[in-house]
Formats: sequence, structure tokens, C-alpha cells
Amino acid sequence: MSEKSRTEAHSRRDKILDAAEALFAERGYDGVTLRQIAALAAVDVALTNYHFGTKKDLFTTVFHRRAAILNKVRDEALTACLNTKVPAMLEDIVEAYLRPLGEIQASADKGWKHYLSLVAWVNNSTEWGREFMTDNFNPFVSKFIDALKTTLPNADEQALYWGYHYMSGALTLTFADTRRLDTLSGGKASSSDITVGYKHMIPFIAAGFRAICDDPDNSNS
Amino acid sequence: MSEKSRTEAHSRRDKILDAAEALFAERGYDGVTLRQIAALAAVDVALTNYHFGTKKDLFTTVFHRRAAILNKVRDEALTACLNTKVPAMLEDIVEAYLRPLGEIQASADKGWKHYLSLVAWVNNSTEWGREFMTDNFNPFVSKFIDALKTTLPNADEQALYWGYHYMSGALTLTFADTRRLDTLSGGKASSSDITVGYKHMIPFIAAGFRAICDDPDNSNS
DNA sequence: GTCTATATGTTGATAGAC
DNA sequence: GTCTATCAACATATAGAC
Repeated sequence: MSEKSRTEAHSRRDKILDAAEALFAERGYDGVTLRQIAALAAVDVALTNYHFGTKKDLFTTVFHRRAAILNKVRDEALTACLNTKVPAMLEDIVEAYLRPLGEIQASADKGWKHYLSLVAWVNNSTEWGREFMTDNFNPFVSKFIDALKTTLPNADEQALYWGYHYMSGALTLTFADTRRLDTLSGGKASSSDITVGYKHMIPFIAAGFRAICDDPDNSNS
Repeated sequence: MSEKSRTEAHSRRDKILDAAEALFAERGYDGVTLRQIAALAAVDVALTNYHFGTKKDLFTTVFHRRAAILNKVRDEALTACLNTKVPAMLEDIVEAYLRPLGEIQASADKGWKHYLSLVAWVNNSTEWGREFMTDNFNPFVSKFIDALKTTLPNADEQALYWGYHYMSGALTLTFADTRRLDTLSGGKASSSDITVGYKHMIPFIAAGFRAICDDPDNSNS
């Protein structure tokens, strides 16, 4: 195989993945046809089957493509945070969790934006979440919750997990980028103003955790 | 038309709505076929068209069926809260917003549970949310945000709207009832333990609002 | 109101030529 | 690797008998 054809094939393969990522994120698995994906990628429909097998296989490939690198980036941020001060501040841990995602979403990279939007869709789906969220992201989430325990040693564990649930929901809706905050606020806030969205999310979530997880004795510490 | 046939027809009509509600909530609009809806309702496929028109029309009917009553219940709760004390406490306003939903979701009514799950799906979808969330729920949300302004008079409006966004995301993920908290926590918390989910949500969200909307001068008030 | 039968289109998938 | 051609299955929708 020549260098040229190898490169072109790889490029078409990637174009299918990019198109599938964008469309799955926008309309969900069932809302998208292989023909629409092929059209957006500007390749023949049969190529989706040649490169990835079934539609479900294609979805799996799309989801896994960025999951590993996402875990790596976030793991490094959390580890760095935990190494700078012991015990780490609650705000710092929450920031370590959220900031890498905010930077990705605020960046110019369309592909990553689509991927986060896809994660939002998966996270809110009972059946897709069970298959894709648990295996890919639970290990890192557990690490995050362990970190929270070090700074909230007296926390009721049930409250801690529900706090994570609220944060996950807030984050996920931010991923979804619905643009509905614009209409609601009459222009005073914008769903796509990601930098502002993450700037307020960190103190909001940290305060929430403290309110339900902190021991009454040191609630104003 | 006899009483009996009237009742039966109405019953079949309702069975289609109930089935559509349950399936749309579980798999989204495109993930469900009219045949599956008819099968779950135990009626003929052609009846969906006779009673509701197109598939999209059926979805619209399902969504509107409970929207009005939901708005009424929530409006009463918020109004009652605002009338008991002036200015109302932040926690009371958030509770007025959340508690009616918690009571509905914690009740034994399967239909309402499915409906809230459907709202979760719509809220996280850019294209469906634009069409169905804005018209149905924005007026009440604006009333809620106005109430927040009375108790957080110095709040930056942009922060206030983002706070609402975080609350909406947390609430929505709770609607979705993904059952994934169970796996993540190793049984220490359960997504379907709705009473606990709402009990912690109120102080969590209230503290979050205070952290980003309160004037620094009275941040520990 | 309900069902049978069917029109009409689209879907995912693949066999086979190049 | 890529494209043409085609398949069986399934979708929504409706006309017409009862």
C-alpha cells in the first residue's frame, strides 16, 4: 500500500468518525442514519461498514476514541492538585475535576465539543449510560470522591455521592450546550459563554458539597 | 355513541398516551416506533394515527398532557412560599421550586415518573428543548428567578442565571433516574432513593446560589 | 372506533466489480 | 479501499371494510 493511499484511507476513516461524533451528539444514536453520517463525511455509505462494522460498532469506536485521553488529562489534573497541598482544599479538588473539561469545551476544537455533548447525551440515557459511562469513567470518578473524603472527613457517604450526582447533572447540561439560557435570560447570560459557565460552577458546587457534607462543628472553617 | 364505547375509546386513547410516554422517556423520540407503542398499549397501530395524527403530533400531545398541571402545582407552591414571609428565605424558594417535583417523583404514580424522565430527555436535547421547554416552562422559571432576586438583591444577574442552569442540570439528571449511583457507590447511595435525592438537593443548591450570588458583605448571613 | 391491507419510503447491511 | 447495486426488514401513514 502506498503512503498516499494509506493517508487517504486514514483520512476517510477519521472523517467518518468526526461526522458520526457530531451527529450522534446532536441527535442521539437512533436519530442519525449511516447515510447522513456518510454524507457529512463526504464518503460512500459502504465505507462505514468496511471500516467499523455495524452502526453500534461505529458508535462504540466514536465513544472510546477520546475517552482514554480524557481520563489521562483529568487524572493528571487531580493528581497534581492532591500533590500540592495535603489535605487539598475542597475548591481545589472541584476545580481539578471541572477545569480540564472547561478548557476543552472553551477551546476552538469542534471535535472535542461534539464529544462532550455526546457524553452529555449518554450520561442522561439509562440504557446507553449503563453501557458506556460506567466502564469508561467510574474509576476516575471514584478517585475524585476519595479525594473529597480527605477534605470532608466527616461527610456522610450517601450525601457525598448525591453531591457528585448534582455536580454531574450541572456539568452534563453545560456539555449539552442547549443555548436556552440566552432566551430565558433575555441575553443577560448565554449557554455558549463557557468560560463564565465554568467560572461560577466551581464555587457553586464546592459550596453545595460543603453544605451537605461538612460536619456542623466546622461548617464555617 | 354508547357510554360503554365512549369509555372504551377514551381508555384506548389514554393507553396509547401512557405507552408513548413511557417509551419516549426511556429511548427518546427516534428510539421508539409506533408499532412498539401500539404493542405496549395493546391496541392496533392504525389507532395511533386515528387519535393523534402523525408520530410527532402524538409526541406533542404526550408532552402537553401533563405540562399544564405541572405548572399549576409548582406555581401554587411558589406563590404560597412568597406569601408566608417577606422577603422569603433562599432555602424556602429553592424548596418551593424542587419539592413538588420530588413529591411527584417519589409517589407511586408510574405515569408521572415517566413524564419527568421525558422532560429530562427533552431538556438535554438542543433541538427538542428549543421547541418544548421554552414555551411550556420558561414563564414559571422566570417567576422563580424573580423570587430569587428578592432574597439575593445584590446578585449579578449572569451568575443567577447560571445558578439556575446548574440546578436545572442537577434536577434533570435526578429525573432521568439512571440507577448509576448505585453501581458507583457500591450500594451506599441509590439513584432511585428519590426522597434522599431531593432532601440533599435543596441545601446543596441553596448554598451554591449563595456562594455565587450573595454580596460579599453578607456572605455568612 | 377499530381493524385489515397496503402504499411508499427508508433503514442497516453486504456481495461483488474495480 | 472504494464504489455500484441490491436486499430484506422495517418504518410511517392511510384507504376502505366492518
